[in-house]
Amino acid sequence: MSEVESFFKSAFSVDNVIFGFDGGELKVLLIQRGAAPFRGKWALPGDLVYPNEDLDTAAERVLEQLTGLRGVYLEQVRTFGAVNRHPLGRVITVAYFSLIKISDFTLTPASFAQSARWHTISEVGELAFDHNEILDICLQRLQRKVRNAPVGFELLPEKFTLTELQQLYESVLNLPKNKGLDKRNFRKKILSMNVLVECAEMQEGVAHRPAKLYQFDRERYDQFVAEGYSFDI
Amino acid sequence: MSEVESFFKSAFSVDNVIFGFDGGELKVLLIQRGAAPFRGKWALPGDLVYPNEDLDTAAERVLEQLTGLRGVYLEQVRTFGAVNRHPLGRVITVAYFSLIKISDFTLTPASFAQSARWHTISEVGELAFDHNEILDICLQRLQRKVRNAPVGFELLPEKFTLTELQQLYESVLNLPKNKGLDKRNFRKKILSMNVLVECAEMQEGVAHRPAKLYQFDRERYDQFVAEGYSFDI
DNA sequence: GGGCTTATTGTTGTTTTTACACCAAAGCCG
DNA sequence: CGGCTTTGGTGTAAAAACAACAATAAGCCC
Repeated sequence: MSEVESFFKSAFSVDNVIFGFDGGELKVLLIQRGAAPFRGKWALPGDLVYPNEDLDTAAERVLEQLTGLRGVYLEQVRTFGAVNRHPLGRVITVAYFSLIKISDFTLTPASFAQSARWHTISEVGELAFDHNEILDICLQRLQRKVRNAPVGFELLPEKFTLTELQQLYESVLNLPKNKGLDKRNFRKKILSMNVLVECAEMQEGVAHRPAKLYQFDRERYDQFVAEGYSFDI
Repeated sequence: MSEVESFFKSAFSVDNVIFGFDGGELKVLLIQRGAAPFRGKWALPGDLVYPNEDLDTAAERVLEQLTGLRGVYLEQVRTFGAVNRHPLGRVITVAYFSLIKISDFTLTPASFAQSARWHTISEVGELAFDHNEILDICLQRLQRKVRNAPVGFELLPEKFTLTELQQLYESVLNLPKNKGLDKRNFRKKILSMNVLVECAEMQEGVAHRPAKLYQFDRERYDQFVAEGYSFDI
């Protein structure tokens, strides 16, 4: 144990809260620990930061190893450094959250090896380390962020319906379905921002009137930002 | 140098952006470095985190050593960990900002030894390390925070006038004086929140009509928060 | 008392937000 | 094919919030 202790005398890691959206529900990707400590417990994916690696790079690496995805939305949230947060020594961890289009997700060998699985937020049980706290803080951050930056789109497919977008907001903000946000007002508001463009295509394969598909227009958004506009829902 | 290098092989520090408000201006407390690297340059006060010390505790310690103050507003902002941000090795630093009532500030031996001095934000020159970036990010955070949480009061004396409060907002948000915020509307808004109580006393020693003094009522604010209210200016 | 300086207060027009209900379009099923 | 079911799509009116704006009050100083 003393060898382990000395290895861990002073280390830093990153932990990544990977959010996805599927079936109208916000999800988080967890792994099941295969080694002590907390063997068998669910945990946030994370790793020690390499000596020559920037923090953001480490977070991207953790994400890519697990999902195969690069260039997705990633944001540093907070650093957790309580003296005893890691049972084997002093490890401070920098928490990130990332937003992925869950449809792009496929099991990588690493995710298979680590028994990665999506968990609905409300069904997350007791996690390893202080990961419940980290998840909580990251969720709060997402809830704030989704309201004043156009990051919600990162969780949806390229083309989406307004109903899907509304469900996303209701799910992330934990509002009662079709009760928290008024459908007409939501659509008015989001469309009045002029950052969505209507696609030519329609929704297909649904047993009811098909919805129009929309896309987020980042260029136009960037231009509005440059003109002083700020996204706000 | 290799000894220094090995000492610094993997270390973490805290840096503290200490904000104050005086003479209608937002200020930041900087120290002048007495040792290499960046000897003679102005820098944010900071220190390595002790092995048995929580991050917040380290930030509080840095603050107390410099100002003698305890229990002031302190918030973690972000961690900076670029591989080459420190010329002597890998040091990742957790940035905090704190808000102090500048009138409470007195030079401690440590602050004297480190030539601590208040700098008006706009007059801050080139700082050591990546401290300009850190200051910038912390200022942005303060600008956001001051608008949706009652933290502005932390920078003012216990009792203050509404004009002082307005000047604080204009200064923090970098708005043109008496141009950015309409006096009547500002007063209406802040008073309608019902978190300020009028003191019996009035301003004294001014060569004009004395203003009423107000105090922030934290209890009432906490109660409103519990009822779902959210501060917003 | 007159002049100087900052404090204090209300109204109106405009914009934004909220609340609310019905018809449309597709698949399904008989 | 016709009706049923399901979700998509839309407008208006009342209320609230916001923005613009200026005249009087209270103290010091001389």
